[in-house]
Amino acid sequence: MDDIGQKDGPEQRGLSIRAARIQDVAKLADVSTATVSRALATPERVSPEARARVLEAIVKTGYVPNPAARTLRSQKTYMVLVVLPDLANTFFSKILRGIEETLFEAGYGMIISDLDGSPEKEAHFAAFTAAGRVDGAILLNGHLFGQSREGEGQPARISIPLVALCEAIPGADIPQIEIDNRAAASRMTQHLASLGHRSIAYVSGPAANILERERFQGFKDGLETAGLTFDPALVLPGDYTIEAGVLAGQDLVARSNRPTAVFCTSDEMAIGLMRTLFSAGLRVPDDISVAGFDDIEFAAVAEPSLTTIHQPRRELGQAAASALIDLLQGRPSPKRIRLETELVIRDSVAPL
Amino acid sequence: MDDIGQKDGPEQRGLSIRAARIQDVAKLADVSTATVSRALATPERVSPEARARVLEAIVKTGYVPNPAARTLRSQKTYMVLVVLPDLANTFFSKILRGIEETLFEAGYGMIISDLDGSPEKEAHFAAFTAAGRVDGAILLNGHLFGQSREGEGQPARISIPLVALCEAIPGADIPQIEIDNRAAASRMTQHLASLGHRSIAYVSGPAANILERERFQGFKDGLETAGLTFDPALVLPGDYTIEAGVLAGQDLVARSNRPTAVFCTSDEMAIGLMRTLFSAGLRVPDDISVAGFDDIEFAAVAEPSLTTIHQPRRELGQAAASALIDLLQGRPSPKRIRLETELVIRDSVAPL
DNA sequence: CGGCCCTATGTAATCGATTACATGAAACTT
DNA sequence: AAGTTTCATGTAATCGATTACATAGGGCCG
Repeated sequence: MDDIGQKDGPEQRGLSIRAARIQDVAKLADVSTATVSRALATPERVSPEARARVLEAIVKTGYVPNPAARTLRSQKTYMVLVVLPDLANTFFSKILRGIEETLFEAGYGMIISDLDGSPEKEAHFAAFTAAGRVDGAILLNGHLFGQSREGEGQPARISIPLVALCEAIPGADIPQIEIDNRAAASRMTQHLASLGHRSIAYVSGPAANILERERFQGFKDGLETAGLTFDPALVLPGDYTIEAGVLAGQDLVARSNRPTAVFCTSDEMAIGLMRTLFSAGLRVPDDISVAGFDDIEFAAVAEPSLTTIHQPRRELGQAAASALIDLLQGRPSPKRIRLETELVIRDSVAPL
Repeated sequence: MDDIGQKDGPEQRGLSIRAARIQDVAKLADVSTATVSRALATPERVSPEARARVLEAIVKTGYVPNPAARTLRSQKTYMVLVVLPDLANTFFSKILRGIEETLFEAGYGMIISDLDGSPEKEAHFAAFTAAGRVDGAILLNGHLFGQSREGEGQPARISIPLVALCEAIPGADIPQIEIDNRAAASRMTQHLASLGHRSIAYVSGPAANILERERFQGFKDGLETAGLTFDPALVLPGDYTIEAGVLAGQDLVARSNRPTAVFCTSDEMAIGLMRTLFSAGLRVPDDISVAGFDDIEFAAVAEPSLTTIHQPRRELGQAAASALIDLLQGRPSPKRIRLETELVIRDSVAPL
């Protein structure tokens, strides 16, 4: 016998209050536990009288089904894992909110994993999914994980439904929710060119990043469409952070023949870059035009306000969550969703 | 018999790969399941030979303990709930990261609940904790929940370890991790006064908010210390968002005798407010000084860069997580931790 | 050398809900 | 009227790990 008593109603436990179990409800409603379970899961299969008694007993006892027991038996956790590279990044938080909203409405909880560039954490979360702690996952990090250990025997890898958000995962046969980064970047580039800019710098994301590759491609497309030639010297390395923008700005300031416009592939970089330009006494957009990407909240209130590409972040999160829920509930799920972006014209870009 | 086979090794299941169970490991290592369990939980109570065989079998099978089964038996979830009012708010994301880091290191996962001002969600998450889905919770929302239903019978409310972060919860006997809002606000106010400002506006947080009450108190303290009289007309309502700052700015711009300095109780409001001032042709800090609170990333790169109060956000998250882990593991936990803030002097505030 | 204790291990109860199968009564069918 | 179907419900197996208790062997003491 264990140290914890059982078979008593919760009220008999004296000091240590224990949650009501399905048995307590069954006893109170004078039915079997099976009937209680059915009254909740498939009400139409229970007589109205029994159902009423059960519901009353549930209210009386304050019964809430034990999720661990339920999961153990039914193999469903009603939990979703969200994997992202950096929780502290402004860009993600509104996406998360969209995800959370939609999951919540469907009765799912959200577990967050901030990878933080650590392979160790990645391995941990691979095990996490394998252990059946979540029913599915939304990946914002641009690659699958758990591809590791192939050593001894059968790694017993379990595959759960996955959805890729923002960063498409090449070769993975899972729903991809994204924007058309290439087209958006091309559009911005053409916008700059249409205002007379011939020398346009590009502040990139991390080279390995899919987003970066697409946007870079779009940048080159845009140049070509505008009849401009691509100049590798005008590509500045970045990683989407404010600091990267600051550094790129220092690079620009130090140059003798500066470009007349800079296309930053994130708003954070654009804001950091403008900061450096101001400190060096340059004015935006009079001396140099600056464009961003993402349309985060601060873009509209930056000084000058930032011309950028608007991404529907909340909707992206919602769409990803919906797609995953479809998968989890056995419904057909869209293979690829591309949400519309928008060119938002503000004050940081001016005609040459 | 159920529809799912059992008692076979996972490799016999053909197409649908199933995770290895403790039984599979036991069979392979030629020991009982109890020994496997002990080899993991209390290695010193298992002979070195058996332990070695078990570990080998675990590697071979890729065994990961089933969390649902473990939770069901041991009543521990190794999950922590983080409750916050708004996930999309920049201020929280770095705190979250601090929490996540610390929880992760201790082997805990993090479930996030964005309350979004919805009582419905609050009730849901109260049930969540009651159902034993998490071992503890960190509250960033300034109040306890689940205080609701007191109606029929015994509501069977379970109390789990809690920690309050940032927003102290009056009357709750739980660890509180925070900064000294009152002292910090007083300090900023005195700073403004020391530069010669006599007419200082205050942009508040939500009136019901504890943070707001403390900061407001601090603001009045600061005025008093500086020998200035408090003028209710100089208090502008806000809610910590960019938009609130924009609105407060409009109010200020419309006034005939404007204050010479504005103390915003969040950086987001300060940035929104500066935006409005610029649009109206006012210059910061030449025409009006603006101070913020929080020191979010954008404060340093705003134009002009923002004088503000630095909050150690990551450390706040870490401290809260540590305190909760202490509680969960039965160690004594500090009742109240106050982390140091810092007055960060930048360019948005100038002498009169 | 018999009794005692300690160590290593196994057996099986247990956590709480779900659900396959069994049962019995009522409602149809021919 | 006998047989069949349907419906409501109960019984008990099951999910997978933990752990109280039982047991067996070895070492030690008097």
